[in-house]
Amino acid sequence: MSRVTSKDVAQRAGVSQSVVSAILNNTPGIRVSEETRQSVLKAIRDLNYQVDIRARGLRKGRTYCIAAMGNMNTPFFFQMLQGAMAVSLESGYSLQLYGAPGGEREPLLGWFTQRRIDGILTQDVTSYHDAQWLNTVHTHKIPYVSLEGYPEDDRVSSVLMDYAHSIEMALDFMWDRVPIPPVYLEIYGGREYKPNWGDRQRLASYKTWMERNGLEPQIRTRMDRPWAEDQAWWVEWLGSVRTPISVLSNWSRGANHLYRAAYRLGLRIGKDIHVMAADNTERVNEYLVPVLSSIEVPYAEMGAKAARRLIDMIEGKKDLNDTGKIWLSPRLIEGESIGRSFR
Amino acid sequence: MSRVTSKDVAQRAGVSQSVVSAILNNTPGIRVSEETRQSVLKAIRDLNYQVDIRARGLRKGRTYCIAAMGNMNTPFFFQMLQGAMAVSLESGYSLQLYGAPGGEREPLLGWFTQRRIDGILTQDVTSYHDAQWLNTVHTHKIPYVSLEGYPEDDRVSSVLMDYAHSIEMALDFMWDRVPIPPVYLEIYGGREYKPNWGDRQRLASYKTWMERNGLEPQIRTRMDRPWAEDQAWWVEWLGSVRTPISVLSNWSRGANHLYRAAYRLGLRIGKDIHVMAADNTERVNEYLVPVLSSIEVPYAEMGAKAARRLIDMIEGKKDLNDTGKIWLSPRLIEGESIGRSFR
DNA sequence: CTGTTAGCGCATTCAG
DNA sequence: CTGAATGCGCTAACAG
Repeated sequence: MSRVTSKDVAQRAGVSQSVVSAILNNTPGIRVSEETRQSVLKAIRDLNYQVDIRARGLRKGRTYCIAAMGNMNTPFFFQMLQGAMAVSLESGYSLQLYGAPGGEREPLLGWFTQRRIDGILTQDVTSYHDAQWLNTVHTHKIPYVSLEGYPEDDRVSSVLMDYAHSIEMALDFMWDRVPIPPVYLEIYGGREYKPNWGDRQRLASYKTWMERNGLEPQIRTRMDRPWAEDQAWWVEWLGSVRTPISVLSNWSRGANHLYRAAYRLGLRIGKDIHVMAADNTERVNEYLVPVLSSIEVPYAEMGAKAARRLIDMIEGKKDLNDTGKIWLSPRLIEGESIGRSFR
Repeated sequence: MSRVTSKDVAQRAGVSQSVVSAILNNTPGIRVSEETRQSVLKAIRDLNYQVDIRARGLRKGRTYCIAAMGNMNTPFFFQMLQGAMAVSLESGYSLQLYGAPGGEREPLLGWFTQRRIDGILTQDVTSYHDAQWLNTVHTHKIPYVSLEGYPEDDRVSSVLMDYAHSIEMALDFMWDRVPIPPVYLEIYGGREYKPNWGDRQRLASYKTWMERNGLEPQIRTRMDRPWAEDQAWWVEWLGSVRTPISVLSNWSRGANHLYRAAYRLGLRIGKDIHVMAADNTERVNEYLVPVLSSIEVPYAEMGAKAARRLIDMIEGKKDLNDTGKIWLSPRLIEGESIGRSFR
């Protein structure tokens, strides 16, 4: 491990430490003769000197480090990290991972204060809203940005996707390809049906779109269960329906179940069953046969935007209380699960 | 932000800083009266004091921080992070992410020295071997562990999977289910066929297994191309083969292509085409219809083992030059793509 | 304009 | 057994 300090550099260049520091940080209102400047730079090169960011941080009251918290079991957390990583790298920040085992916020605070992290980024579930955490953030004046959380609370900076728009995009696409009134398939997690903010946005958007096109909304709601447990229901439903049918599933898992049921029944996806997913959270759509068309939440881009905003807050370019929302648009992925027919 | 220091605690408890420090670290060979000890602990609670790990690190020459580098575009990097995160969390280390855009090692060194990171973990491709990086690691005496890299170089600690064994497991499973001599399908990346260490391990294992069972090895080798470009070849091959056929693909992508070709030809996976993948790198196998059977590389577990080893090296429990390999076994995931027939 | 000094928060000496 | 002093590497405020 390199043990070269600014003192060593100063000594070698025949100047004092402060000069080295000033040159490195090009401190405003300082003038060093070109000669000494060059000799210092040379010494730095010769000794292969690297500043110790910890020590700098200790002095400046900063860490140049942000923490990203999320659920380590969901692949979209990684997507977000991808975007956040790129931004923090180019801004000179390091990204610390914090994968809470159970998703509790409390330990994160301890982590934050002990490491003196400069700011926090969390990947939340849509409609996440924890008042206590919010309170903590405010009392500690922690620079904080949430991904997909606090959609209806303006006291938090969050990066959100326009779910309503995503549904419109999907329906427009489907309707253009297949002149069959789309059925909305809504899968939900948990024991009981408790639609969150994103769910409500999507459902409302579906209804609006259908009305605008003079069509009757058709909604099927079903709890998310493993295929093995629930296959009977799916096979029965799909077997009893008049094909061809066109389905928009709020979650790709629903579409996946349709694939399985169709396989059982000998029906063809993209011909007998036209189906589209309103997300690509599990990142498997392009591997399905045939490729599942979907609307993708741009997680990486969201992570990037969130990191950018966070760093702006940390560096004072953005006031901590100036907590607007950042909206992103969905992306349409065109597969083969929606066929083509001419009206 | 909490600005409570050990000085504040000392003041409140009516003792000096050193006592606080001693109690916190229970410094060996120190004896504090139970009374003062309790009052210090109380002061810590009252003030909600949290040690500043940076400052501690500055003093002790440690950061309590390890860096994980990998390719941010591959999902198995995330798998590895999952395991590494859990271990570092419980050991009091923080995990810094380093997603090199192009995968270059050089910037990582600068990062390492500037942040004074305690150790490095890299997710490498099988058979990765960069002599220059190795040299850097040694001259800087960096605690370092590679995942899947340097399989044949004992000067590096690496965590590896037993590929030979994985192929045996797969073939045993297939042969038990379907009495058709398995064809080995080898997909390769890059312009030309250049099998790496893992590839060679697998292929050799296939040949050995076939010979042991008195069967003739049948190998198909094909460059990895997008489906759209290469579908003609796949459809033609599968169309010309005598079904039922049993195929073991070194990479799940090959199996995925077979699914597509079968779909085109109206053949059934698990009946006309029995297929198995020797990996689950893209983590899509369970979503395919029907579920693709495979051998899974336990990336999370590997990440955990690697982090454990790294921390042992950092803390001196393991000598830096004592660089053995850590071997892990594959895991069999039983899907439906291999049917069942009785001999 | 340069060079000296103090201090960020801690752990570890060395005196008392 | 306890308290004051030193220094980790750096930057900011200060004196020359």
